[in-house]
Amino acid sequence: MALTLYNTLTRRKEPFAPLNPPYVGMYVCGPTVYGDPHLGHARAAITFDVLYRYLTFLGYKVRYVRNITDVGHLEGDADEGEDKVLKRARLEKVEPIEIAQRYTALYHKAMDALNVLRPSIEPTATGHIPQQIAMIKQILERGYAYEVNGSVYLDVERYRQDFPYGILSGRNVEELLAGSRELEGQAEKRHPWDFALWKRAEPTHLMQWDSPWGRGYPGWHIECSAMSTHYLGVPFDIHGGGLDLVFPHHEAEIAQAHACYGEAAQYQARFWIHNNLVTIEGQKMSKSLGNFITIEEVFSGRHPKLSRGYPPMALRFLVLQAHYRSTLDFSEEALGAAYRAYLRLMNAYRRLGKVRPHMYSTFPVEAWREKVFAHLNDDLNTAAALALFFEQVDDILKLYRGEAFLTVEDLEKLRQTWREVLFDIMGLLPPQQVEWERWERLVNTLVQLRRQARSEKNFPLADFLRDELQRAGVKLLDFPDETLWEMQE
RNA sequence: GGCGACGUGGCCGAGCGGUUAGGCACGGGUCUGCAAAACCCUUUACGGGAGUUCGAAUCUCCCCGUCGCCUCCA
Repeated sequence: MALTLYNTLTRRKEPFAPLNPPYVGMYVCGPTVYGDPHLGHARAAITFDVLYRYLTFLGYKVRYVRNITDVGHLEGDADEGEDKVLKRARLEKVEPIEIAQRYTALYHKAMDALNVLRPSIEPTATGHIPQQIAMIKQILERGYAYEVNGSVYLDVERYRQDFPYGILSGRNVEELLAGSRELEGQAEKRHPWDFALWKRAEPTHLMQWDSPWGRGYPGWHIECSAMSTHYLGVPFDIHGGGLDLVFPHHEAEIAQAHACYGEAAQYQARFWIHNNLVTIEGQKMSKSLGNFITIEEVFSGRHPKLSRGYPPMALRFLVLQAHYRSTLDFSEEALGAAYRAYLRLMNAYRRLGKVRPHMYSTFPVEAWREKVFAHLNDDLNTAAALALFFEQVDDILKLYRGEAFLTVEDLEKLRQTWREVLFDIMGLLPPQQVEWERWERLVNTLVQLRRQARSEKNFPLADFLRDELQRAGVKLLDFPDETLWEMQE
């Protein structure tokens, strides 16, 4: 059974096949680095991290490009207003690049903690101005754009004569026109829905470059078209991003690619994949609503909605427990539940490592493994795949206690599946236990001591040891013949 | 207004025509020095209405409600 993915372009699940096997080109819209990374960044990054990991696991040679936007997107409506990076720089009285560097570093730090792999290439918009200018020149030469006072706009009306516009987001220009507002500062544009490829810069503008049209800076969609096609060619296999980027950003990218490369661009990418958003109490998380939560706040617990901090894997697990195309409603209750569920799985994995093989198997490992991968292949349904692992937890205790059995081969296959799916593909990490081996020996000693105390009916001592272990995050499981233990926090 | 998504048991969340999803939390029992764990049991949902079907949470239609996009946003 092959991997199928939901393609926003066709609104269907389609079997995935690379254009040039075994190579896969994947481009994902990364963050605009002007603020702290938040839950939305985490979800998007984790979603495409899993896709990247899975494609790699399947044997594809993946070139994964995820950009850093450090210039271009404007604050507020239409074409006026201020670049967000610039605004932040002005407010903090530092160079724009300092803002970009600082928040890029914070983004990397958060992603590393969440065990999100770095992309193969992480290009910045400011580092690819020549590529953007070249693309704009090509679009002008082909007649799909016009220049006004040092700014260049994509001529959507002209473009529509040769290509459909609005396929990805399922809308047509007439509707857009009906819904669009007449805004200040649009006098330069021939039509309200035209969008800027290049903007003339005032002398005081902090970031500006030379161009054939004078000093200026790039429009807010061209960077992704330029960088993705520069590194991956046109068309490439997969373009990803958050659902909120479908329109206008990705629609504009498709238009730019067609305008530059013609029919050959074929919608720029074969698969357009979008992760759904994170909501807070049913509402979209956004700065304007004042309800956004940063990744660091989840880790530290320093947020009004949180009573304590949670480790990175709690957040990663929460994301994995929902399908990426569903909205994910965030709450401390959900996060805490995810964390406990994650620990339960990790304890079972640790115990699985100590199971001894038997002459025969009482459990169909291969069939189970196939079900797991069937879920992953079904548009990356990590939630359903994880459910199958939970169904294993009780069985693993039985295996460990000699109430169920597996042959050497089946046992290895089971362990392999846990490793591959949980760690390699889903990108989970075992709990951050300090020096696990020594810790384990120490705990075992205390557990033995308690067993002895109990056998001598020295219950005060036995309970003291149990309580102290509990406080250290060690939960005891008493069986008549032995005492097992597992980590809680 | 246009486009789109969704409404599942206390909470989170799979589900794509027919066997218990799963997680978290809760109750009862067995067990236990007391607990926890384990085991057993209880709980058994699908916004409302109509329709298709032998059979629908799953398909169709209508209604109600929530949310997203149409402006920067993952």
